[in-house]
Amino acid sequence: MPTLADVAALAGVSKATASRALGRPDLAAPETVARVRAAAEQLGFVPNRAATQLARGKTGVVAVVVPTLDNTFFTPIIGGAQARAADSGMQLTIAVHSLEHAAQLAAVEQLAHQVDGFLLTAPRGSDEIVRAAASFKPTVLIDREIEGMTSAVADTATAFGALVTRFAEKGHERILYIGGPAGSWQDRQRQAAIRAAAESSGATLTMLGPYPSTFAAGVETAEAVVAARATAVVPYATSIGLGLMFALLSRGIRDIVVSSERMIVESLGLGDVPSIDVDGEKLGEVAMDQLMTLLGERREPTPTRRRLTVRIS
Amino acid sequence: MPTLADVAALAGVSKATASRALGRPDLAAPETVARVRAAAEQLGFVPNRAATQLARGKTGVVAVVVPTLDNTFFTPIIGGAQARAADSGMQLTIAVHSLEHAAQLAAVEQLAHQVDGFLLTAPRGSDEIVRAAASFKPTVLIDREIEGMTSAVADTATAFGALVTRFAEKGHERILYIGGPAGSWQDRQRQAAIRAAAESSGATLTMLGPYPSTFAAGVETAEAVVAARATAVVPYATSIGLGLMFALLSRGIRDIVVSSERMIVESLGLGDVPSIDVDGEKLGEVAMDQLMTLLGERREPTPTRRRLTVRIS
DNA sequence: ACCGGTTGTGGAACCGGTTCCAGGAGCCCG
DNA sequence: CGGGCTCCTGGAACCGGTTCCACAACCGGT
Repeated sequence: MPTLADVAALAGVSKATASRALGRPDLAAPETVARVRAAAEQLGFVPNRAATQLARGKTGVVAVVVPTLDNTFFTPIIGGAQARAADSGMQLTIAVHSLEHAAQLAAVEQLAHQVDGFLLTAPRGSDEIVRAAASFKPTVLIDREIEGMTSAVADTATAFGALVTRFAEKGHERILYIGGPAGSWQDRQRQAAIRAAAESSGATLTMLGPYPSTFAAGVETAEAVVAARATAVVPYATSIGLGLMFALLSRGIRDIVVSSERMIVESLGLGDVPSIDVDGEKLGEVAMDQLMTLLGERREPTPTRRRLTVRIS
Repeated sequence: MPTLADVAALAGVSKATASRALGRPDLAAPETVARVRAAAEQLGFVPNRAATQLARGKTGVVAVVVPTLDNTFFTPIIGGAQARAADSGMQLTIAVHSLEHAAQLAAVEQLAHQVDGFLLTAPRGSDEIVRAAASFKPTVLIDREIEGMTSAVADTATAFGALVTRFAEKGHERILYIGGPAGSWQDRQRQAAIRAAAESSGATLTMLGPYPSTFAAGVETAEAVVAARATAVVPYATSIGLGLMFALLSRGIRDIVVSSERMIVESLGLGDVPSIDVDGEKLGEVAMDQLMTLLGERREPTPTRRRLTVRIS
């Protein structure tokens, strides 16, 4: 493995100059920069990460904290964040923690020593816990908003409200919402938006829940959905919706419409079923961009909130 | 942030001794170890990762390479690997690369400089590409076997064969297999096992495919499945099976049995539908254990192959 | 011809651990 | 009682970059 010293020797300059030529080309003579770059190229020089980190006092790593990897809501976020991180020469590590209980804070604190910042998804735990988790390092909160914290959210609440309105416009009079996990921040937002939409469109609204975001939970809800005599259902999560659709079909019930995500509706050829389209990758990218900004700033930065609009169709 | 020097000072020993007391307690006097540990505890000392890495010439990071994060087959593997990595104080980074084309090798090579080893999933690309990707650092191949490489696989081929046998025993005479992505190693194994099972049980076998492992692809297959007049279907992936089951139910078809994974079958209450149960987390754990062994060994280690049996029910 | 200012460079310290090596203390043995 | 061991320990070198600081060369302006 060639080192910076090797490059410097080949280029006929000092280590200091070589370092500057590669890292801050504006501080070196153009001709020198060219020579050093050529030398680095020729030797196949790749800077030693650990050395750079040690000298700079930064780790070059950011951690994304997710409650689980089984939920397809989070994985695209990770993918987007990963892509952006790679673009900036950063590494992304994954930590699986629900942050529901204070005990799990310890794990995050432990990790805090090894990273420059956090992308935090915390769908459930209390604001206090999330604040505590964010207190160690610069942190961007994903898919949740807390006063005073930088965050990136997909504005599903508005989209869910629109779904209800759409259903009402199509003549549905009894609409049912299947709530997500207990304590979910997004669930609270959606409930509020859905209530408002139902009220202003005059539809009768039934609320079910809480349910975990799983296929099995969706299957479970079928009975209650039928009992409620609703004609349109808005489920909290795709997995719940799928389970429900499945259970309904198994019973031969075909006159209850369940909203879903666009991809599902499309592949099933259910052209006119209302659907939402959350761009999880974009969410991850945006959050990573925000984190980069935080990491680049000198003093206490002002928290920024990004809201991605969610298309419905 | 307290450093080792602080700990050493508080304990009244030298940096060297402090380092040994914490890292190789057998090399220091028990009484000294206790004192240093107490000092470290008191100061809340956490070793600087970059410094350790630099001194030792290791990164303490392993990368898990997966083709996508959208497939629920891979995410539990990542989870399992992550857990084991954390136990050993290692970090896990995720790289998303299909390794199908030689160009993507460059990305892996780039990453190779920043990690100690790889966990490689490469469901598709050629053996040559995979070998090349593994040539940079110690590597454990996951869910695929290649001559001369250390690997951990879930023995789904045998399980798929057993599914076919099971179907045949139940009286199904026309069984259909929906093949996975073109070039998939696992698909080849499964096809072979399924063919053998069908032959020995006298069932007629129809092979479809290739198809990508998506819900949409499953929906697509419905027509062909019906046309084949099969009564039992074994789909390559859970997502394909779900899509198919959905499409069949939508058409009111209920007399075609589709095997699936246990969790699906259970939550749908389809008690007697044959199912498999792949423990992805275990797979990730086993692979990480193998990698740790590789990393610990001096000379060229002998490749080991682990095969996890897959339960069917 | 002389001076203040910019520009580019090299030497050396530094980041925070790990490890080699030499040496002192204490032990058993003949 | 002295030689040879083992057991611990501290000093110092080292990993491979980054950056502070001093200094030399060169610029245009008086």
